Parts: sequence; structure tokens; C-alpha cells
Amino acid sequence: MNQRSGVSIPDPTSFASDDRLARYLMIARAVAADIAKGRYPVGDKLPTETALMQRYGVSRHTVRQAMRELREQGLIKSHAGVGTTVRMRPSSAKFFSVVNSISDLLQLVETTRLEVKSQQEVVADAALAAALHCKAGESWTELHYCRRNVGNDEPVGYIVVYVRAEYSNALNDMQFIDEPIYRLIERAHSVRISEVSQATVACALPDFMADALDAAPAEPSMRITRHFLDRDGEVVEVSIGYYPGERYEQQTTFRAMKPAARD
Amino acid sequence: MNQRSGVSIPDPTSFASDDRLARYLMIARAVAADIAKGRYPVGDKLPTETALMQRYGVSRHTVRQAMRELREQGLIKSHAGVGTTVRMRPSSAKFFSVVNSISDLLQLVETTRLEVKSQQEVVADAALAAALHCKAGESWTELHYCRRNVGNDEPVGYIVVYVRAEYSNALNDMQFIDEPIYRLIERAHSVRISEVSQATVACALPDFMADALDAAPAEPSMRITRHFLDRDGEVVEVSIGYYPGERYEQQTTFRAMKPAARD
DNA sequence: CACTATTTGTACGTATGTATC
DNA sequence: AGATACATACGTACAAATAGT
Repeated sequence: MNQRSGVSIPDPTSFASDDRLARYLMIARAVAADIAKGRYPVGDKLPTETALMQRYGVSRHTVRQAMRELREQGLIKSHAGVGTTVRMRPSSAKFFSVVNSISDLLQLVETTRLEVKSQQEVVADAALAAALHCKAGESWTELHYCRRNVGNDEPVGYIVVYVRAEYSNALNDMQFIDEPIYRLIERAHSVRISEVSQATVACALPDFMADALDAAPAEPSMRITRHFLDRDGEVVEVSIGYYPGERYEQQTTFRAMKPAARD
Repeated sequence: MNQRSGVSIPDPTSFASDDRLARYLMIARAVAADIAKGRYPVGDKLPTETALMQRYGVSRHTVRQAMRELREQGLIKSHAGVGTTVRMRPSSAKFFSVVNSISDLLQLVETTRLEVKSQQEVVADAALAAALHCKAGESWTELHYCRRNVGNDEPVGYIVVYVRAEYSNALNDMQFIDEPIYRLIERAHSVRISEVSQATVACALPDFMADALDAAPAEPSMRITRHFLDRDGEVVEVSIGYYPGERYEQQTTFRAMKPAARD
């Protein structure tokens, strides 16, 4: 119709002939390429569906299918009555959401139990304070646990837990614990854990744990450190778990999010 | 107008009257509820589109829109000539959401680059097939990379990547790679990675990697296995990364959410 | 192996609803 | 109120993939 401004139309003749790729995918690709080239900058509006129909010589249904493809890739967003806006360039990062984050956190709790090994009061020195993200000189309760499978009683991991002194009475001399420590604290005090930050790193198993875990000294292990924070960002509890060998696998699923049409 | 069928229809009358929710969303919700209830178990086939048309008294277009919704949620997968299969049950209410899952996945990519070490075609034997979640006898491209910091060029990890043969031409003899492999594949083919499942476990560093990583043999390491799936749950790429010592720390933050209401 | 039936995928047309300007 | 633009929903037809005869 018009040959204005050298828009990247991917060989319109190929639409008619036998082509491996579906038309709506070709159009989606062509528009994505135009976005990548900067022909449609981020924040600008895309041509209307009617305009794209005419430009590519297809039905509105096909144009919409192409637009949906781009929407699912997060490249554009659409508003009734407004139009279609470029959201990002094709090269930008894709967003993933986590599916099983609860089970990831609480996975072990369902199939294992904590066997209490020791409990003592400690005052944080500089090194411990750095690890716990607190000030030196503060009082904490240090607990040592062995995590065992409920079925065969096999040791899975060794966990060292630090609880801020003011909350330590939540742990009243139990020998076995079957739920997360943070939940004991929440129940005994009026605190709500609102954030958990978790770091996983490889390390050699500390010697003194080898016996309790029936493992070789310095065996390759995962160290999982979790900081439990209340609403104010105050550290309530810190747990440092050591899981030797292949006894524990951390499993997480990320799913690409469907970007909403509206922002 | 009113269709009668014995099975769980969520108040058919509401289809006719003025309803806030679009029909295809109501149908998607009803089918998802049926999957959750176990009426359609995982692995079983859903009724055909024609059957759903009649059951809910809507056009095929509307049924397909509902199916697309469920497909994007990862609950079902569809194949021409076969039908629609239940892939998983709707996830239960989650209490924690992940804040930095994107950076968790792409963290390394921004600060490191991949140095290609080798590339070859392989046919999956039983063991490899089990690891890749595919059938034995399938063809894959196996690539070996060393991940290095861009600044000091220090080796961070050793990554073995398997790409399904039909997508392997996305990797055209590059010596260095500065973005995720899955994105190369997405750009070269019309697939979209919609789910990544990740498993982390401790292990000893395999001997043949020690040299490349300038590390001690059998050094404690993290092995991170990631399966990249398309929207049908088909495995497109598998990456197995080895990160020795404390060179790589996996950091994740969970934030508490209000528990979602049940169905 | 060819053929057919079934089922989803693609593509067309048309109409109306809804949101925005 | 009217025009514009996307959203939803009805219809039809044929292609492609698959399973079974």
C-alpha cells in the first residue's frame, strides 16, 4: 500500500506460500525485531491492531495472536481504549516467580525432626555479631540440633540455631522438635516473621559434626544460613544448617510470570 | 440455552447474567478447581474442546481461551491429535514469595562470562536420559563451559550444558557467551522457556574440572542442576554447574504474604 | 501402508462490550 | 456524546498431528 519509512516487513510474499512458521509468529517476530531496532521505543505506542492488519495483510485474529505472544514475553502491554505500549526491549531479563517457596523452606520439617543436643547462652563477640547481623555484646541462645529422618532415624543434617535472648523462653526444654523454630517463637511471643533471607554455599563439614552425622570429616556439604526477620527488620533467629553429601537436595521451581495487561 | 450436565459446573446461570468475570476465566477456574479436586488427576486427559463447549455451553473460541489460561499456569499441556493432559495440580496457598528470584537466576550472568571448552553430539544412554528427564536414545548437544569473572578472569564454576539436538544450531561456534543459553535458544527458535526447575546439592569437585578451575581435586562444591522447560513441560536444555568452595553463594530472600484464600 | 476419524492449531469473518479520550 | 482501540465472544473452515482401522 505505502512504502513509507522502510518498516521491517518480513517479505509479505512469504505469507502466502508454504511456510514452516505460523503467520502470527512471523508477525510477532517482525514486531519484536522492530522494537529491538528502536523503531518502536520503550514507552511508545505500537500501531493499532487495525493498522497492523492492513500492514501485514492478515485478519485481526492473527494480529491479536501475535500481540498476545509479545505480551506473554513481557515486551508490550495493552489497554482497552488506549492502545498497545512497548514495555521493554526483547533483550531484557525475563521474570520468574517461585512456585514452591513454602515447601522449599519447610520441606524438611514434614519428613524430619530435630533432636536437641545442647543449649547455652552466649554473648556475641565481633565474629558472631557479624554472622548474626547484630551488635557485639548482645545475648543469644545457641542451640545445636541433629536433623533425623522420621522413618529410619538417619541423620540428615546438623543445625546450629541462634535465638535472640528475649525470645529464648519459647524453647522450653524439649528433646525433640517437629516444627520450625520460628513458629515456636511466633506462638510464644507477639512477633511475626515477615522476611527470611537465605544463603547457600558449599563447604567442608566441620569435624565436630562428623560423629553426630555419621559422616566422614571434611565431607563436602551445603551450609544453609537463614536469617529470620520481624516486620522492623530486626533479626529474631539465625539458623545455620550443614547437610553433608547428597542427603539433602534443595529443590526450587521458577515459572515465567505472565505479565498482566495493565501495570 | 441452558445446558444440563451432571458434573461440576459453577452455577451455569451466572453465564447468562451480568458477571464481572469473563466467561473464559470462569471456565478456566472451574476446570482448575476440578483438577485440584482430583476429578482430573495428573497425567489424565481433560475432556476434548468439543466436550467442554457442550458442557459449558460456549463456543470453541472461549474454551480455547480458557485452556490457554491453564496452559500458561502450567496446569495442562496440549498436543494436536492427542488431546489435553493434566500436568500438575494448582499450587496451594503460598505463604512466602521470593524477592530476588530473577537475580538469583541471572546473578552470575551480569558479572561473568562463559568460555566454551568443548562441544559434541551425544546420544542419551539410560543414565544420561534419567538425568536429563528424557527418553534413552535421544540426541543432545553436550557443551562444556568455564565461567569466569569479567574483571579478574578468575574461574568461578564449571558448567556442562545439554541442549536438545533440534535447538543446538542456536549455538553457532561462539568462543565466549555473555547471556543465558536459554535466551540464545529462544531467539533462534520459536520456543519460550516458561519454567525452570533447579536442584542444589553438595558434592566433591570432579577431578577433570580441578585444573580448569584452579581448584583442589575433590574440593567441596555446589552442584546446581537446572531443567529448562517449555510450556508443554518438554525439556529444552539442562545445565549442570559445579561451583567449588565459597566462590559462589546462592542468595534468596523470602517475604511473608497474607495467606491466599482457598478455592 | 494407506486411509479415516479424532483432536488440537491456525486463520478467516463478524458482532458487541468496555475503557479511554 | 461520539470516536477510537482493545477485549470478549459468537461463527466457519481447513491444516497438522496423532491414533487406530
